[in-house]
Amino acid sequence: MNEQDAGMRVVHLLRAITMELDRVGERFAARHALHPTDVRALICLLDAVRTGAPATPGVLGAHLGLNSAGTTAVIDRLERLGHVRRERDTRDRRRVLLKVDESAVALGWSFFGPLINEVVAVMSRFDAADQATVERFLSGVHEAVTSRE
Amino acid sequence: MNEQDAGMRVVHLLRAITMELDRVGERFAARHALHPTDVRALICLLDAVRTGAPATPGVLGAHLGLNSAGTTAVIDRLERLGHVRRERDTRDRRRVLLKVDESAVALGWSFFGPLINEVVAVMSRFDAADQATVERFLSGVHEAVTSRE
DNA sequence: ACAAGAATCTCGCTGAGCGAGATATTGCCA
DNA sequence: TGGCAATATCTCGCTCAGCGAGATTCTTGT
Repeated sequence: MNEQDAGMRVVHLLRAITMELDRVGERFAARHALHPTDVRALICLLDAVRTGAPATPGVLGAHLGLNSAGTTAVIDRLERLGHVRRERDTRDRRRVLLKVDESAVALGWSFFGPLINEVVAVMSRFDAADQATVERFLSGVHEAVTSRE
Repeated sequence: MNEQDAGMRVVHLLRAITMELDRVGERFAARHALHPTDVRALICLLDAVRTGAPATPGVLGAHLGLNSAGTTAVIDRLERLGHVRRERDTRDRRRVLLKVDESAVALGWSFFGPLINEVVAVMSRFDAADQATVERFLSGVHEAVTSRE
């Protein structure tokens, strides 16, 4: 049980959690007549709302790894469902600003709420110092994985 | 900074890591002329090899959430690339056993190797007790997320 | 034997996402 | 100021992953 083994086991755990969260997202998508990509788009848009960053098709498409045609299609679907609406930017009239509807925020919470509750429940089994350890570890993994080519 | 907040931050970290690992998988897929689904299939097949469980189209399709037609298509693609081959089960001749080729195992390692290294590197910044804490936490999350409807 | 059921495959179709190019707008620079 | 390259978004036509329905092959209980 050396540290190499622990790394291995943790990788497998992270992978298993990742796959399971993907499945949760897919089930959520199916239950709300959304595609997995639409869920990812919704999450991205809600992040933009949280951080106050302006959401545009260009930013969204870059985040999702779609080209402009695919991005237009995603936004069309979300707009048809009433989750976002397009508004021309008055400053730069080439750009379109994506306004997120209240229904999308509610939808987001119905997705994340239960997950947050479960993770809070698991966290509550640890004392403050261990919670901090977990957070530092996940931050480290996040940075490591984000800064890959 | 109460425990609710910590849970929230950890959920966001897990989500961010999940999304980033998805992107890693997608980049890996693109670089090897695979579809994201094919990568998931490959991982599932390698798991079967590791655990010694027999891999069949039925099991694979169930894991991937595909119907039988889609499953056949995935296996066709992997077989065309030489990563698996079909073999009739001699015991139950309705079944097909999926034999994983050496090239697929190598491919799997080229995917997981770097990830394992990075996680091991992050883990090495923690002492044994904290590593155990991380592992316990991830196990808890895994269980919680797995046992959802 | 034969019917019911199980595992896999075939066929035709829908639709997500791509490449290429059209359109509208801005900003740089002579 | 006028023209041109760059930027943001959208349209069109196509490919192919995955679906539903049903065909095929084999097993098992009676």
